[in-house]
Amino acid sequence: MAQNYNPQEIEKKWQQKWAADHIYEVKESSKRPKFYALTMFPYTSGDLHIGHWYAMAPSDVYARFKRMQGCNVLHPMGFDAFGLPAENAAISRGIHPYEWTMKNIENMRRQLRSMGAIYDWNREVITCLPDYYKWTQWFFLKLYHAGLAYRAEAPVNWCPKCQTVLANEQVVGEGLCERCGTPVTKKELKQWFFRITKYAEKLLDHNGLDWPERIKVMQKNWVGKREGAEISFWLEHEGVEQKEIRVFTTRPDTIFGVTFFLLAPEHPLVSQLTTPEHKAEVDKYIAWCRRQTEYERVALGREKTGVFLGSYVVNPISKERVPIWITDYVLPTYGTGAVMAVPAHDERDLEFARKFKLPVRTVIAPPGGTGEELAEAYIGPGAMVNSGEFSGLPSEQGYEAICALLKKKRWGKRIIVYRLRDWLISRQRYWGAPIPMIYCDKCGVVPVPEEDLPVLLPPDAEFKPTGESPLKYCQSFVNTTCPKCSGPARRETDTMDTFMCSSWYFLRYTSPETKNAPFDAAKVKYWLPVDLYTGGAEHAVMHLFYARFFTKALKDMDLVDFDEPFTRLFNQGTIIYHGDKMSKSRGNVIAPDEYVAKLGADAVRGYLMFVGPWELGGEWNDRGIVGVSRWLNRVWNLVTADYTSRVVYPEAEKEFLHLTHKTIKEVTADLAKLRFNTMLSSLMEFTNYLSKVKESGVVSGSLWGEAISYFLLLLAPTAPHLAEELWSRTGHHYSIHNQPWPEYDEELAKEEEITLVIQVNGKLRDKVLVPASISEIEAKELALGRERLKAYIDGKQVTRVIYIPKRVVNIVVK
RNA sequence: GCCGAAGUGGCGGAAUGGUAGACGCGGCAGUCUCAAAAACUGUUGGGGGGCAACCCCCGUGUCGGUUCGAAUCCGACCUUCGGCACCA
Repeated sequence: MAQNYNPQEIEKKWQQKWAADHIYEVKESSKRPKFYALTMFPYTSGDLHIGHWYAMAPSDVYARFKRMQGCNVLHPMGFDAFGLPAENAAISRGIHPYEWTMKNIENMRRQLRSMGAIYDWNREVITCLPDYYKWTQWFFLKLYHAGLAYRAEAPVNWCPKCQTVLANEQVVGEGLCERCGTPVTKKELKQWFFRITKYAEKLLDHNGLDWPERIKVMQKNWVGKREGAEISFWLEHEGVEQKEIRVFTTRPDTIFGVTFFLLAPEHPLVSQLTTPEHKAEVDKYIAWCRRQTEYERVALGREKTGVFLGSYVVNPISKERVPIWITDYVLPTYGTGAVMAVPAHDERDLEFARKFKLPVRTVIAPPGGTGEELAEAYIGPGAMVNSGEFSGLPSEQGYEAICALLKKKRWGKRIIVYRLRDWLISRQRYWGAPIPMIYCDKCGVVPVPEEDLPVLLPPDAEFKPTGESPLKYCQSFVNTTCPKCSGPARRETDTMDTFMCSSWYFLRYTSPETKNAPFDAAKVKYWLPVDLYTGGAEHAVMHLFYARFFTKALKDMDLVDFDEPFTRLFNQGTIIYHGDKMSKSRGNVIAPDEYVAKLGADAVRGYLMFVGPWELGGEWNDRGIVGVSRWLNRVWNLVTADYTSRVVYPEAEKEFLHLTHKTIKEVTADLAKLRFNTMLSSLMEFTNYLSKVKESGVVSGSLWGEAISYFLLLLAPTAPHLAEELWSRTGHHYSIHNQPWPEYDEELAKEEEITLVIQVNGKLRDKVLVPASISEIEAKELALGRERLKAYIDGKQVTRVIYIPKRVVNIVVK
């Protein structure tokens, strides 16, 4: 044994050599099939913790596996660098967000290099640099010109004491400002939106996508498609210009059960519909609602509140006159902000009716019941009752009949509504890409011409919280000239949501050097869509949804030729520490660095894969990490020490070959399924077996050498440094990472002998080693003839004998 | 509340209708050593029996069901984690 395993030394050595030789540089070659393996890029919060490595190391292993399997693999890395934490760090430490971010990136890059991944650093993407955000702005303009961007008033979280806009995550507890504890209110601001709702139907379609079912379900719920009818109720209140008010309902068949009518407190007709004698009470209620934080308002299980406006609407079908109330459980943003209340068949409406002593009328009888005296709201289908000419119809037919009547009389129509709202991208923040828009008193809203991009973020802005967009106070930024009339004009001072930056970064990786376009179209055509995208499930609806929207919009603009960015999605589990997800903001991070320094990157990579199934994650502990480290040590000793063949047995060689090929088969299958933990078990088992063979010397030296080569190839994705070192020490040509993945021989991998389990009434009573080719008849005969079974069978009647090929004979006795 | 995932030795986990506990950690015993560490070897779910090779019983959150056979499938419940949440 020439030398002990010294991971620090060999890891550094090979990382330097790989970098110097550019072995992981990726070219668009046409000979090998392309494979785009993408890991969600990290946010530049400081340094990488174990949670990051958990996301990145196994995906690197997979990318390396595909590379050895003959694919031209793109496995890039970059940084999501704009966002609130940089600004917060800047405020609390007096350091510029740019400096803070770039320093973090430097550190993270160093940590990533120490992992020994195949990232091609020539393709690195950093979203906060002008050569990147120039194109983020360019996409904004594209969407604007395509009619997908518009400006509208929208509420923001507002702290009246700090005089500042707060992000949702800065609102803590029961709607309090995280800085000063003041209750947060809402403030209306004119902001930019993307018309993502235009794509609602397309975004519901996940056809052809190999994604986890639960992520698809989450996205479907996010879109929240509901079919129903829009119905106009008649207004007969004096002084109201509008003669109708529209509601959305999913249950037009319950229309005869409407006993009152509800509006959101924010509904535009509320003040007109309030009679003078109710005005004081209504105003008081609306003021109270406004004081309610979003948090309180949506909290479930709270008592229903509301007030009567003093006016009425008429049900167009039953012609019944019902009172109008306002309540905070009707949301202004969903449907029409108005609800026809059917207390007998809606739980919330029933609660409201009971609280305010409003009538309840059953109009759908549950199967087998009369429908009278319901203890709780009945929301299922049934026979219509108390419903005029429709009584007696099954509710499904009633639904159709009422819709037909509404259409005929023009009192309403079938519609589809979505829960999905347009994507608000304005942020009243400094550390983001400026929205490339100009406001001119003469010409109005004018987009920045493409040739004037990027709109640079001024380095000298006062980015501390001032009450509005920090850029507003930067005169050199705000004051500009109108691109149309050249007169004085003002720039938009809001910046873009960082989800905008991450909605197209996977395109930039293909060609980050491109100067005159966001990407090289030919290279995008070659690499996209992403073949495997891995990351945390917390991005199920926001990032993944926005990136899909972006891609579909780009397709419609003929900028790309595909409409789904990520063909296969895999979510690794979350690393928990002290009962919480590991994250910088929660202050419970464990750095990989000290483990790397002590045991080497290969051991840390291996351990993260070994702790359990990748999709499960789990509580972090380092109890088992020495196990992986010891195993790598054993591998080192096994391979570096000389092998001496003593007495060669053909039977032993046969078994040796069989186990070698069986291992190749298992490791290959596990990797393909991203089952890293069991892959490592197979490798460890094989190592244990090799140790035994080595001691006995029962196989020839050439066979031994061949098996060691195979083993090192199988080890290469997991422990790239160790495998490279041992590859070189066993006299092979550099580099192991350019070798093809080993193929197994199906015949050799096959089991020749199997353990046949013999059961009596399902209980294990005997085992016997038999040839794998045993027939059913032979197996049954063998089982029945076993001496050991006599005690269980004799004197009893055998009623059945069940044979499961290659596994079990079960003798059923009475 | 709804949706989804999970619950197996002292611990991480393996087995997805057919030998429960692979692999690893930890423990115990041993080898080496003046000693310790490291390394290596053996052993390790619980209970009972046998001088012994071994043998028997129990055991996968709880209760029930389906099946020749259930950790695995079905039903109810409990617990933990993730997501959504008054959506008319």
